[in-house]
Amino acid sequence: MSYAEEREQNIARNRAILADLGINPLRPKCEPRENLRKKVAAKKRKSPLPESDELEPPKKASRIADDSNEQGGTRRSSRLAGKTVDYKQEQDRGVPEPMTFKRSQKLKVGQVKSKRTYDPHMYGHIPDVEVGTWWATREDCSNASVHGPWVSGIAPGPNGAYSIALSGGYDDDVDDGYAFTFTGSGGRDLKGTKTAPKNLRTAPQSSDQSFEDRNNAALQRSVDTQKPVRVIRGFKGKARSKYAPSEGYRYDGLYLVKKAWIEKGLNKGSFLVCKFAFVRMPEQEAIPVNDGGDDESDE
DNA sequence: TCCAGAGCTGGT
DNA sequence: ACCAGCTCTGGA
Repeated sequence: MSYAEEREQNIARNRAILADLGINPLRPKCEPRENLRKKVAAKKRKSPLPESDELEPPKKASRIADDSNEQGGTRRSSRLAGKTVDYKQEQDRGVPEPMTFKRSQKLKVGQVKSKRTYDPHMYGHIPDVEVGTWWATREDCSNASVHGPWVSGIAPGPNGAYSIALSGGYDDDVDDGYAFTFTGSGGRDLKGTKTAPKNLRTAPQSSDQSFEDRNNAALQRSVDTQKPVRVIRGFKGKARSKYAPSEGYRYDGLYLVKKAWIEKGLNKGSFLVCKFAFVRMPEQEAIPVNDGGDDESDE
């Protein structure tokens, strides 16, 4: 069977799984309401120029309150300007944990205080971070406490994963916005060979994934505990998902992991992968759609 | 476009 | 101390 055929098959199967879980009232609430895409200053990630203190977030992205004085109820994004939301009523946001630093306590020269206000090791929303908040890099997102790891897609916790990052790294994952499938971690050789050692952060699949992997195990626990998982979508997903932001990373709110299973992955060698089905929790902002308009119209 | 090498988090 | 991780940047 060709790669394309196999991919179609996997996607169809994943879609069926999502549809199976789709017997929920969430869908209408999470349907995209409008096409919000605006032209973005292209390719401006992490400019080396210290000048650009206002590194421009695309469209209606609401920036995290880097300057405190944000009062808890008022939407800041232009799209939602003026609206007020009773956050207390929205979701169990967990207990806000003021940062207590361990290793990240090591401050750089010239750095006055830690970059995080809250500990990312909590379930639910991070206080004061609105759904839809956008960051240029994973580092920024990490500093906002929404998803701690800079590289890893999964932030594991004792009662399930705290957060995950959707970066479109797997060809057969399906993203319907209100629900999606997600592939676990592991099964990659990041070191290269003895003779040709590498120092990679990602690499092609070269062995089976399993639930032994602590990240995958955490997501499996999420199925049992039904703890909310924070989800961020990254620009790399735009090749296959219209819900991915055109640039940077965006907080898309809380999801539940409804199912965990293992299947033959869509990779060279047909190594096994861990798969997870996510469904969005109700009462949240609609996820904006990326019409894929300008930049590199792949596909 | 590819490749190498790096910083950082978070767990063991 | 060591290692894994859906990153990022710079240079060929």
